[in-house]
Amino acid sequence: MPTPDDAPNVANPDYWQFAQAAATRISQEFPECDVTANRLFVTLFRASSSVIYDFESSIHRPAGGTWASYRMLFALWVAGPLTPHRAAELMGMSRAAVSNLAGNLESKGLLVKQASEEDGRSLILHLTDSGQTKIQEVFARQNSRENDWSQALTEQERELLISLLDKIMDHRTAIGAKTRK
Amino acid sequence: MPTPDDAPNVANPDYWQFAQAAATRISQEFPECDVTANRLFVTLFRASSSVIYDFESSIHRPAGGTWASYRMLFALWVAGPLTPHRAAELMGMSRAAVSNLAGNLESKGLLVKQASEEDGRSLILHLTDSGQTKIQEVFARQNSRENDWSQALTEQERELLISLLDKIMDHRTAIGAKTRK
DNA sequence: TGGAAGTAATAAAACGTCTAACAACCTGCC
DNA sequence: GGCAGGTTGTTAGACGTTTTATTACTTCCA
Repeated sequence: MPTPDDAPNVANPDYWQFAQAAATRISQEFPECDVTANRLFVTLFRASSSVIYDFESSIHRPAGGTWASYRMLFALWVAGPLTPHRAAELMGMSRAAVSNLAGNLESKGLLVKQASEEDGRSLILHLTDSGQTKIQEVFARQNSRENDWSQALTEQERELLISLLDKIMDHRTAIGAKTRK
Repeated sequence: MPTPDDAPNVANPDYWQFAQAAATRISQEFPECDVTANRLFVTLFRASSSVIYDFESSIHRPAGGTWASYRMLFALWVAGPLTPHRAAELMGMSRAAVSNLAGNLESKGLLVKQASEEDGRSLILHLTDSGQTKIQEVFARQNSRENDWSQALTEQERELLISLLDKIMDHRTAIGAKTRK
């Protein structure tokens, strides 16, 4: 007898039902575990990666870029020229990742590395004119897609979601969460 | 004159303040854009990657695994033996990624690939005893860390956050979001 | 019965990320 | 001045992911 369409079939869940199915399954096997916490973070990761996947595949890949390259150009656009070190801090990635990414964007002519005059070890990453144009074009499309997604929520719910996520992040230091660097 | 400690310095934000700084900056340059939507998704991605980074670096790498390997073992533990195709669906990754990941886990003796009897093209992925033991150990630590993070919110807020994320995901089809496969 | 079309897993190439180790450079202290 | 120890960007090696192509098998239909 088939499961009705509106009742998630826990025995055979689809991608999004998986978080709920996992909660059901682990609470049977591991009664003392924190089922809500598990479901919360499974849901957070899946929401985040689903949205990123949509952005990357519908906007950035067709424009010849990637999610990572968008993030780098966006950071430089918003914050102005940055050292690789500072860019890594702002984007939450390792200096090695920035070095790699900056190399790729440089080879596409979207940014240039300029030697620092103050510190012989350091560089400054600048958007080129082409990079500037590119990020403005791509951001317009990205933001329009962000708007599409955000229609799922009321204005009040959007603010609420942001504040809940902020609240989790404010808790980072209290639990000694590992961070890059 | 220095910025007081409790006032985010928008000109020189840290990682977490970046979302707010970006919102301020783009609304100057791009007045017609949807600032809240941008801040919402920047915040979502950063919260998600910060938490994953903590999980991976404090739990999974020290245990000799990765975030991806945890996800695969968890899926097999929760759902039982799966074809690679079905595993890809449940984990939201491509079949190629599953093939690669399963190869690595097989070489560590955590799972085995068994030929399907019904379909000569297909396989079935099974946890080994060693894989079963491993996921139970690692899940206990993962869930404990999930609990630490979730202390940032009240029980009511946790349910609220889950339901807001669910609401966004329910909106996927309405906006024709790209999904894997 | 055969052939066309579809599906399963894998391989290849490109990219992104991490950690660890490196060379170049800076700073501070003797 | 000169050396110790820290910082900066980079490289190497490992892993994960994506898209595209390939090979093997299945299904369907004439």
